[in-house]
Amino acid sequence: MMVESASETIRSAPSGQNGVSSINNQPDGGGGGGGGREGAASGDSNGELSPVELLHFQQQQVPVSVAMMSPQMITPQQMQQILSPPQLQALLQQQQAIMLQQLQEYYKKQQEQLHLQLLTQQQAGKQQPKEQPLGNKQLAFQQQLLQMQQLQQQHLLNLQRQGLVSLPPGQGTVPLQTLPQAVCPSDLQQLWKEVTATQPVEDSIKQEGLDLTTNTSNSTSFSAAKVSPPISHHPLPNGQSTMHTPRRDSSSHEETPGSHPLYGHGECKWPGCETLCEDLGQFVKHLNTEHALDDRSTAQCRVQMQVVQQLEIQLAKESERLQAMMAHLHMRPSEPKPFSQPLNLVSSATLSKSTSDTFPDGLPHPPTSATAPITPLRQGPSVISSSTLHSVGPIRRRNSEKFCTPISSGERRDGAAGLAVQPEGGMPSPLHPLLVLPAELAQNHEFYKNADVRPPFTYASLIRQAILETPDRQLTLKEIYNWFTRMFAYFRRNTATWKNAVRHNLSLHKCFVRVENVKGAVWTVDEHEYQKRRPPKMTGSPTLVKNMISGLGYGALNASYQAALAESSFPLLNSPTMINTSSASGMLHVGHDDVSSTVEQVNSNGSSSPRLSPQQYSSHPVHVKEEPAEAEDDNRPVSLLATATQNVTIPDDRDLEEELPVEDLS
DNA sequence: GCACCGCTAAACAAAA
DNA sequence: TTTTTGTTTAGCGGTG
Repeated sequence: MMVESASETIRSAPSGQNGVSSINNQPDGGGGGGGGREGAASGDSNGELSPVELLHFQQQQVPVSVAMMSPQMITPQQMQQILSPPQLQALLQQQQAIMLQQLQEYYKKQQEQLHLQLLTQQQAGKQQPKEQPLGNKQLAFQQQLLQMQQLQQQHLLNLQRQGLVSLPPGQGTVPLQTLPQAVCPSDLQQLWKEVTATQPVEDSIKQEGLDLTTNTSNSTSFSAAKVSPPISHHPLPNGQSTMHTPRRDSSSHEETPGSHPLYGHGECKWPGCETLCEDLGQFVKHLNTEHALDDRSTAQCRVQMQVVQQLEIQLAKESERLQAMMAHLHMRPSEPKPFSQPLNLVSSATLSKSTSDTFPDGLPHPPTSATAPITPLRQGPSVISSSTLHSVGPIRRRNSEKFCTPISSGERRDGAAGLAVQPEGGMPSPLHPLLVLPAELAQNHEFYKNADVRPPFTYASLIRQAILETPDRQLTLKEIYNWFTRMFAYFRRNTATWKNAVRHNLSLHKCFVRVENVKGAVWTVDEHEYQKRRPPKMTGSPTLVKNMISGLGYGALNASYQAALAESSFPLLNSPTMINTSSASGMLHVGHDDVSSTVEQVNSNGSSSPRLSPQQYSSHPVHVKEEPAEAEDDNRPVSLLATATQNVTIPDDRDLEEELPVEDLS
C-alpha cells in the first residue's frame, strides 16, 4: 500500500536531528562529534500516530483507517505532506472499497456456512434418521440465514448512510443464491460433522439464532459488530476501521479449490490438533478419522462456538461503546483544526478551566502544548482513549508543570510538554479521577512500555520511582537500568545516553544515596533530600500560587494521571513506611515531581483512605498534586483499576519483566 | 541578564 | 584488557 511504504520511508529516514526535545537537539558542539550521540539520533522520532493526531485526523475527516493502515502509523503531517488531497481522497475511496469487499466476503462466508449447514442438515436427515427431528435445526438455520441476509443489508445500509461505504447501485447485497455453490465437498463434510454433532451444538445454534434475532432488531451497532469479526481492525472513533489486516485464516481457504478451512500450512487447523498433513487428501482422511463425529469433536465444536459467541458479544459491546463515544463527541468532521489554533490561546483559555471543561465547541480538543506543537515525535499516552476524549483540558505549561506533574514537573526542560501534556489530557474530567484514571494510567503505562516515546519525567524522578518500587527500596545500577528499559520503550535504545544520564543523576543528586550492600553497591533514595530538592516555591511566590490556582484543572488531571500511572505501573504506593500522615491541608507545601507522591495520594483515596475523600480530591485537586511523596504503598491497586475500568487490560509488570529480556536490550 | 534546573556529553578513575 | 560503575565537569536550552 502506498501509505505503508510512505510510512516506512518516513520511519526509516534519518530522524536523529528531528527530535523535539531540546535534549536530543542539542548542537553537536557537545563534543565528540556525536560519537556517543546515538541517543540523539532517534530518541523521539518515531513516526507513530499520536493520540492527539489521531483525534486531529478525525476532526479533519481524514479517514483514520487510512492513517492506521501503516503498521507503525504515520503522522497527519506526514500524511498530508505525502499525499495531496486528491490522493487522500483516493485513498479513502480505496479503503471504502476494501471495507466493502471484506464485508461482503464476510457475509458471503457466513451465509455460505449457514447454507452449508442447512444443506448438510438435510442430507443428514436422510442419512441419520435416528437423529432427532431436523425441523428445529432447519428452522434455526433458515432463520439464521435470513437474519444474516437482513443483517448484511442493514449493515451495508448503515455504512452507506454513514458515508463509510459507497455502494454502486445494486451492489448492496451479496447474491446469496450463488454462495453455496462455492463450497467444496470437504466443507460440506466438515460442516456436517460440526453441525450434526449433538444436542448441545444444536442448542448453541438455536441460541445463536436467538441472538441474531434479538440483535437484528436492536441496534445497528450490533449489526456492525456482527459483521466485524473477520475483519481484523481497530475500531476507531469515527467508526472506521483499519482494513489492512487480512481476513481470518479460514476465509482465505474457502474460495480456493482443493483447500479446506481447517487445513492450512500443511497442518490440521482443528483446534488443538495441528497434525501435519502433506496434502489435502491426507488431511481429509485425517479429518475423517481423527475428527469424526464423536463426543470430543462435538465438545470442541461447542467450545469453538462459545468462543465465537463470546467474541461477538464482546465486539457488540465495544461497538456500542464506540457508537456512544462517537455520539458523545459529535465527531464533527469540519471542526477547526487544533493545529492551526493559536496555542497560547488554548493554553490560556484552558488553564483556568476546571478539569471537566471542554472546549467551547463542545469538542474535546486534543491537548496541545504551548511550548511544543504537536509533533509525531512527542506523543502522549492515553489521549486516544475514550475517556481521554472527554477531558482534554488545560494545556501544560511550564509553571503549572512545576507544580502539577508529580513525576517530572519542572524537571523536564527539554520541551517535552508535547509529550507531557498527554497525561492531563488523558484525564477524563467529568468523572472522578479515581474512577477513570486507572484506565488512563494503564493505558499510559502500556503506552510508554510500547511506544518509543520519551517519558515526560526526569531521570531523577524515574530513578526514584524505580528504587521506591522495590520492596527494600534499593536497587543496583543495573537494576535501575533494567527498570528503565522495562518500563519505557524509549529507554530500550540510546542506552549510552540515558544510562550516562542515570549515573550522572545518581551521583549528582544528594537524594540518591549509594549504599554498600552484600550484593554490592545499591542505590537508595533519601526522601528528605529529594523533597528538599524542590523548594516549596508554591507557598512563597504569588506568581506561582497564581499559576497554581489557574492550573488547578491541570493539576488535577496531572495528579490523576500520575496517580493512575503510579497505580498501574508504579506500585510503590504501598509501603506503610511511606504513608504520609499529614493531612490534606498540609499537602500544599511541596510541589513535587515524582509520580509516587501523587500516586500515593490518589491511591490512598482510592483505597478509601480517610486522608482525602474523593470530594476533597476533586474539589481540591491541587492539594493532591502537592502531596509530598512520602506515602508509599506497595500494594498494587489492581482492584481499583479493575473496578474502575472493566475493559482495560491492566498491564502487569511481572509480565513485562518476563517478556522483556532487559539485559539484552542494553 | 541571571539563577536555577535538567539533560547530554565527556573525561576520568576504580572496580569487576 | 574490557566492561561496568561512579564521579565530575562543561555546555546547552528552558524557565522564572
